This record gives sequence, C-alpha cells and structure tokens, in this order.
Amino acid sequence: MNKKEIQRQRMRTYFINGAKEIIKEEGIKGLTVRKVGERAGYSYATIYNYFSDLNTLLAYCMLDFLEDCYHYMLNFKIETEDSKNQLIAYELAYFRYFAENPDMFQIIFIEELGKPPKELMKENTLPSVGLLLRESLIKCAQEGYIAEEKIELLGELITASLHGKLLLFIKGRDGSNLENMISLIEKEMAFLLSQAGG
Amino acid sequence: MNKKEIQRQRMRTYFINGAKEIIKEEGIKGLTVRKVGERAGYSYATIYNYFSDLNTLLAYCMLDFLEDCYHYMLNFKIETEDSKNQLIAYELAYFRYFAENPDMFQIIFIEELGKPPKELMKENTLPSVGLLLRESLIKCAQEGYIAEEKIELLGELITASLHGKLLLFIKGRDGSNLENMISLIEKEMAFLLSQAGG
DNA sequence: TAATAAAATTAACAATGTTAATTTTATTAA
DNA sequence: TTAATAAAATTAACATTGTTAATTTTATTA
Repeated sequence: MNKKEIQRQRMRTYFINGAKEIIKEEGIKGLTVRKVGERAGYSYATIYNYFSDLNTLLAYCMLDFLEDCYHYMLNFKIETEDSKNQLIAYELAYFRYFAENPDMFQIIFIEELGKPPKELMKENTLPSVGLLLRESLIKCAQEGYIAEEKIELLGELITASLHGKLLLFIKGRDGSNLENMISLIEKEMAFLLSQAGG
Repeated sequence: MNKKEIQRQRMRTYFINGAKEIIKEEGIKGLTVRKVGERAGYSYATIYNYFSDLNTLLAYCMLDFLEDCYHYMLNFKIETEDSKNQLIAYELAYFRYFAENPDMFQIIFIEELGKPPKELMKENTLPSVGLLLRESLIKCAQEGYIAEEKIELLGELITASLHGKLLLFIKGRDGSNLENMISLIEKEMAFLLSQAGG
C-alpha cells in the first residue's frame, strides 16, 4: 500500500522538477502542461494522474522555491554583526532576491495556486523566511534596539512594506530603479528601528 | 484631419466601456476580445483597428478605474476632522476599497498593461490617489503631528505597507481576515504618527 | 496463462489572442 | 452622379492553451 504512494510521490517530483526547470529557464509564462510532460519524459495528460490541475503542480513548485529563497537568505547570516545590521542585511537581501527574480515573486505571492495536501501547506506561507525576520527582531529587542512589545508591530510593518515595494517595483508601477529602492529601504529601516526604542 | 481622431477616440471609448462593464460583472478573468466586441457592437477583430492588443485596451481601463478609486476616496474627506484622523480615514478607505474589489487591485497594480499614448501615462501611476495621501501628510506636518522632513519617508512607508498588506491579503497569502487587517493598520498608523513627531 | 486493475497515451474539445484575406462602407476625382 | 480608391469592419483561419474522454499499453493478481 505504502509502496504505491512512494512511487506516486516520486512521479510527482519528476513533474515538479520539470516545471521548476521550465520556470527558471523561460519564466512562469513559459510553463505549459505539454512542456512539463516532455521534461518529465511522459505524455502531457499523464500529469493529470498526479495533480488535479496545473495550478496544483504550481503550488508544489512554489513551496520548493520558497525553500530556495530561505537558503539564499541564510547566506546573509553574519555572526559578527550586531542584530540591527543583521536585520537590515536580511531585509535588503530579501528585496534584492525578488527584485532580481520577479518570477519567483509572481509564483510565491501572486499566482493562483491549487491545493497540495494540507500537511504541506499548514502555516507554510512565509514559513522559514518569515522566521529569519522574527529571529532578528527578537535579537534586536534583546540587544536593546527596540522595545519588546514592538516586535510584532515592526514585523508586520516591515513585511508589508517590503512586499508592497516589491510589487510596485516589479510590476513597473514605481518609476524608481533598484539601487534607489535599496537605499530607500535602508533609510526606512533606520527610521523604524530608531523610533521603536524600548 | 482632427475629425478623424475624434471619431477614433469615440470608437475607443466604446470598447473601453465594454471592457469595463465586463470586468465589473465577471472580473478580469471574464475579459475576452470577443466579449468586448460584442458589448461594443462590433466584431471582435475591429478592436485591433483601435488598440494594438488587449493589454493596451486594459491599460485604458486601468486609468479609468484609478480615477474611480480617487472619487471613491473623496467620499472620506471629513472637513471637521483633524489631519491625523483624516489621514487614517483615507488609509482605511483605500485598503477597504481594494480588499473588497480585488479585481481593481489586480488591474491597477498587477496585470501586465500595454501602452496607451504617453501623455495619458506620464506620472499617472497613483496620480490623484497618491495626492490625497501627500496632502494629508502635509497637513499633519502643519498641525505638528509629524516633522516636516519625515513627510517623504512616511509617505513611502505607508504606501508600501498598504500595498503589501493588500497583496498578501487579496492573494490569500495572509491567513487574516478583513477586520483584523483593518485594526492592524490602525495600530501601525498610530505608531508611525506618534513616533514621527517634529 | 487468463482476467483484471492501473497507468499512460492519443485524440478531441472548447476557448483564447492575434493575423490575413475578404467584404463592406466611406471618400474623393472625374 | 458615377467610377476609382482608401478606410473600416467582418469573416475565416491559426497556433496555443488547459482539460477530459476514449483507447491502448503495462502491471498485478487469480
């Protein structure tokens, strides 16, 4: 009984990986059922034996990409830095990552997704990535940069602000360029952290 | 010579209005060239005599919807209120408007748009709407709620935060519900305005 | 080895945006 | 007014898309 499910899961990864390849090479617009089938080495209709539709397959991709983003962020962990600089470094890395990979932003935050099994999705939106932000904020509180009771509020504000900026920037609704955005975020972070003292 | 252009512009409005109707009734997903042609009382291919493609027609719709949003916001101008409450009232109205009209958010901030004549688009992204926010902030400075040199920064922060929250909320990336979002925004606004004193 | 279940493939559908070919309508020249 | 020409509108056609149904192939079981 369980053997079957292992095999099915393996099959799923063939399609998921095919889809991820296509997205990385051609962007989300290049993703079609037929191309996924080709990459996986199966006919296009076979996909529907393993995913209820293309959006569900995309949801699996999204979860993987989210993990990729998390691992990318880990590169910006700087042990020597103090918590304030660490937090800012994470924010900037996050912004840069999506600004330079707009398709990832599209898939993770915009695209309509189908429903992969619930156990994969539970509290998984912004799971590990959001954790980094929270960790940094808590450390900022411990080191006295911000008041403990401001953690929640600051986290919400920063998260919303970053995603708003990314949306407007990526979708060309903001005339600004990447470097200007970055320096704007730096200023805003400095403001927020200086004003949220304990 | 000019007569021709007047006629062409009139024709354009037929298609634009048809498209807007469809979007309002069936959402952006319901918008198709064929349906637009039907509404306008022309064959579907006629559209391509007046717009280079569907995305360009959509760009015209977007500009109209943006104006709609502006007029909606004006309903929340309260002469008696002080600038701080006025600002907050605008923010909440803005959030509510898009949270309750996700297709407007989609078209204005997410959808890929073609290019209508440049004179229509120049500095027009968030034109009048963004103006309301700026006006309110300036008044807040005049009335001593915030420092003058913080206007720019606060405007950027508030704008980004609102759009980020809208994105995550509308796209179901945030588990929260509308009323919780609203009260969260209130708290954040209170924080920002209290901490940005002159 | 025969019967049956499962998996994969091919064929088919309806819908989409867009272009080309064709027909209709308006404008101009005689 | 009528014939030639330009402009506008329509129909026909394409290539793609996601998805489903029908069919064939492969694996499992008796």
